Amino acid sequence: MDQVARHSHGRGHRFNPCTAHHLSSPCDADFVPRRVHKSIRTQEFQAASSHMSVRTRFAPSPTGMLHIGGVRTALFSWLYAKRHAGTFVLRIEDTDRERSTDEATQVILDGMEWLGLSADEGPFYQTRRMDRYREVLAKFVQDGHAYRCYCTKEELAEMRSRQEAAKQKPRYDGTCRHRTEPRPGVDPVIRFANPVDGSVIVEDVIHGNVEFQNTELDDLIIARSDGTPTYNFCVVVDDMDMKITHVIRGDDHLNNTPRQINMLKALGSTPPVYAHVPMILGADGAKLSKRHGAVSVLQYREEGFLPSALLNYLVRLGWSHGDQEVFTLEEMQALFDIKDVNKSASAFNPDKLLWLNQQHIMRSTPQSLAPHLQFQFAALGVAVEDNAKLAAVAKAQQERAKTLKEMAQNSVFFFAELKGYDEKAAKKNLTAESAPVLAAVHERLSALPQWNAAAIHDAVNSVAAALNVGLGKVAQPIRVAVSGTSVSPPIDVTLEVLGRETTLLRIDAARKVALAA
RNA sequence: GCUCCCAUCGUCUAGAGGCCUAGGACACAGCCCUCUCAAGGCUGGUACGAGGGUUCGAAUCCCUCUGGGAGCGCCA
Repeated sequence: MDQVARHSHGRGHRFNPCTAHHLSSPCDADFVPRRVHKSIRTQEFQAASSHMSVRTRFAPSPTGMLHIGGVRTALFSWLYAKRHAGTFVLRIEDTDRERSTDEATQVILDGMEWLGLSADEGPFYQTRRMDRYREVLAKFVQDGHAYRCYCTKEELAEMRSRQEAAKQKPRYDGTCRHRTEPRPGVDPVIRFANPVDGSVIVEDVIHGNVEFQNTELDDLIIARSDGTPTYNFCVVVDDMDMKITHVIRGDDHLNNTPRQINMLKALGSTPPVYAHVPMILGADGAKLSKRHGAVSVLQYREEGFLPSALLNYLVRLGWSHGDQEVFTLEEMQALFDIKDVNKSASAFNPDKLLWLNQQHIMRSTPQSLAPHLQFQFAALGVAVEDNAKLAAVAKAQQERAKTLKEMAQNSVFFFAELKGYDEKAAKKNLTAESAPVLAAVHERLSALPQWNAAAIHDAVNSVAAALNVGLGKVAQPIRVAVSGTSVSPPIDVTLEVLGRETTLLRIDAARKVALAA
């Protein structure tokens, strides 16, 4: 903590240093790995984290679209911070200026907002912290933890192919480690002088202790020849400066961790607790690609998913709580624990996401569904302002739609003129014999003193009884008449929401069509 | 190639040596309910990757193999 603090005063690029939370978190015991038998150092890192408040971070790079893989690690970090009354930090890792785009950054910001994963601090941008990185870089070189390397890209490439030919792991051989003179005409990079012997143990909450031999690690480049710092270095400086206590990220980073720990140690900082979560695979078990779910998270909003449903789906990937499948955000916050997360990768299952979305839609209040539905109608080119009617439609449809988009598509008839009838439905239900039924229904409904589902229900039933036909012979023609299709919510509810005027108009129009059939 | 990680139904998971002739969920099939579509209820099939150990006893512990993944970049 002292060392961390040392790097944190008096400079302009500081973060609101988490104002001395010295409260010890009672829940830190949760970070004891489940497979304790593997961990001999449990006591140590427990102690290391027990006297600081939890600070987690989500650190995406805006080089591609934020997709569900990223969202899940963000969710885990957010959930963990919430559970421990900690702080969730958002940091945009945009040091790769070539590939970073404003568009991707915007998707991250909008996506996080849509999902409700709000950051307690940030967003911070690495590109605005360059002075700080240069400062640490200079100190590193000065202290002998890093050195300038004058090897050219060509030489490096050659070294690499030599090593590959010899079936060795490609790595930098340390040529410039002891170079004392600059090499004219070459802009040097800066490399971290990794320890040459011993090993590093990554104490991972999910994986247990993972040991890496330092001989496997080479001297990585921490600053490019143009002086800009690279990812692994920035992460280290940022996590230290931002006092991150728990790093939760994809397990594709597990191999980077030992180097980061070495740098942290060189900086005199205590490494955070690590949790490397398994990755999400595509539905076919292959790497997640655009074909599966690797689309912008905002795509899910377009397709009519509720944020809570997407989050629910994601939290259940690699984590469970008994037999429970449906979780509210509050339940997730109360129950989720990073130490319970599985070690193995899981495949993305669109069907289950759909099912969960329906479950969440069913359990939502119609009022809360209204704005989402409005959004979907807008996408369909149907402008709807009537909030009460929107809620009424949502209520009528909420258990028969897997997505809000689907709900809107199936509900256009409530708000817009019919654009004709579904051919099959009309052929079957708008027939010569249904014309008199429709006429009778029209008559009954016009005479109804009260326009509500119960009264409509009785009226429809009485027509069926009077004509001595099954309810289906009455309800289906009405359904086609008012919705244009053979599918809708229960007919009484449908008519109530539609309103008497529209209902009668459409029934009469359909009766004429039936007559002509 | 080297290093590291992972391994229960098609998929997500439960399972920390006996409670497991392996439980739940999605999907699928059938039935029930029913004015359509749903929702809901009931029923059904399918899994411990292989081989060795340890043990009275292993899905659970150990080893090997196999399979999958990640990293090895002046990308993040």
